Amino acid sequence: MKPIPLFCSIDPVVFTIINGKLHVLLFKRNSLNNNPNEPFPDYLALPGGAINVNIDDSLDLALSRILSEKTGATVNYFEQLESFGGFRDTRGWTLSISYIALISPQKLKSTANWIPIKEAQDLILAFDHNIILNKAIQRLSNKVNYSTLPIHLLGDEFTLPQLQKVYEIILNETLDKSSFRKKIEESNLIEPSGNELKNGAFRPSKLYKLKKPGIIHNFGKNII
Amino acid sequence: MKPIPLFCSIDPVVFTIINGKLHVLLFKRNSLNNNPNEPFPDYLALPGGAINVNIDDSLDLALSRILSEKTGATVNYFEQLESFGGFRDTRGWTLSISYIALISPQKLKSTANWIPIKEAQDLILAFDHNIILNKAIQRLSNKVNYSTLPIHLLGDEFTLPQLQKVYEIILNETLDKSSFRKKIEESNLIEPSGNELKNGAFRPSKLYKLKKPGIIHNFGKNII
DNA sequence: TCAATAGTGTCTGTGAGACACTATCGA
DNA sequence: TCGATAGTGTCTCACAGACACTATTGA
Repeated sequence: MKPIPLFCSIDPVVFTIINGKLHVLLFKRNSLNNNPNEPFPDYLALPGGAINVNIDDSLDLALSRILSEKTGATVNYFEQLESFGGFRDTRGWTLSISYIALISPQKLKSTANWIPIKEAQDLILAFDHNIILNKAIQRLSNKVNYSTLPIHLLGDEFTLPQLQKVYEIILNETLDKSSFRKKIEESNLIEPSGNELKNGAFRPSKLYKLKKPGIIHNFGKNII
Repeated sequence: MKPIPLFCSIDPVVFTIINGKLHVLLFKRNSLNNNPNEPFPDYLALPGGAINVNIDDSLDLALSRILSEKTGATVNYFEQLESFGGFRDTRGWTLSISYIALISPQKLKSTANWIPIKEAQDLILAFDHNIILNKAIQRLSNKVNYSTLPIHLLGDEFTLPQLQKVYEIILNETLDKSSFRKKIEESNLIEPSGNELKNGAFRPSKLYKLKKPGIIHNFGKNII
């Protein structure tokens, strides 16, 4: 049997934190005006794109290109989530390779396309993007519980209280300051940047930075 | 830009335990005799196959079909590993969706295509299958450390000493009997089958079975 | 000085790991 | 009875979590 070629897209789920809440990047699809066959017109969808075999040497590079075209920025961290195949829309059998990606709020030019997680989960998204979104949220929550992943939701410099807050937002649980700092310390992934952040009429907090970009550490034990 | 269709294969890395050693399933590719353009003739390769959009409704179903065609058996457990894209062989830009799969030795009709891990890692496999194999081994080792995954390398009924042995083989570390049993107990995944296994002139060991098929439990903590 | 948050020290209960013990089989 | 492995009980040390304490700022 001769193999049949397939249409394949890359569909990233991009997370950030805005106003103390986890948000996901979603773009509105075209209206029916231009093309009467447009699938899921006006629906919100993940910021995906088709692989271009002429310029994309690998899946990771395809992801970087697509995200930079859609957002004008580079994400702090990404990893492959899962691939989905089947009759996912009206155009036949297609393949989607999904990613999760984290970006710091500072890199965002506009907050227009960012939707709070809770809202996004209640929307009906294009294609099977609800399934992908839910798997992405699940992966994120899981991984936050045993790794330093949330560092990549912050900027180049960050304080430990900020980092703890991000963990608390995603895990939906308050953490003990002392234990939390011990855990982060043992990861040996960050170092003081030498700067401080003054936030008000109280002791300023030390700013830290990653020793190496793009890496994460897995704790030997879950946080909660 | 019009999307370009791609050729896509499913490439499972199937593990089993034979004679106390982890093995992986590899098939020899065709010789040049039949087709002078055959890529990687006579090389060993993962037991992959092309997706057939006419009969495969999803990637998981495609995997099941391909594995059953190659082995005549159904695996005990599988999960998606990672997708790879690029100019992976002479035939142009192709996509591979890899899986890891576990099967119990009892299900094997022949041991012909099973290669010990250590040997397989030293071979030069077809395409980029060395990369896929190494990622699969890494995922397996990682996951064994914090989950009940190894249960699926055993048959329907198994003893705790057998299970501990499998952990020790993959982790390459001896484990304390008492602690190990506490861990498995707390997973609440298995129950006595009511039978016993007599192995010699000593106390027989109780046989256990999974309460539900195909499931795994994640411990909150790494074993080693 | 106070209020507020940052950051550190201390104490205690839990529980994992080390290891000793009992159980059960065939010979 | 003995030798071998299966399975259970116990004890202890480490360490995570609770929480109290000190540090530093602006007003």
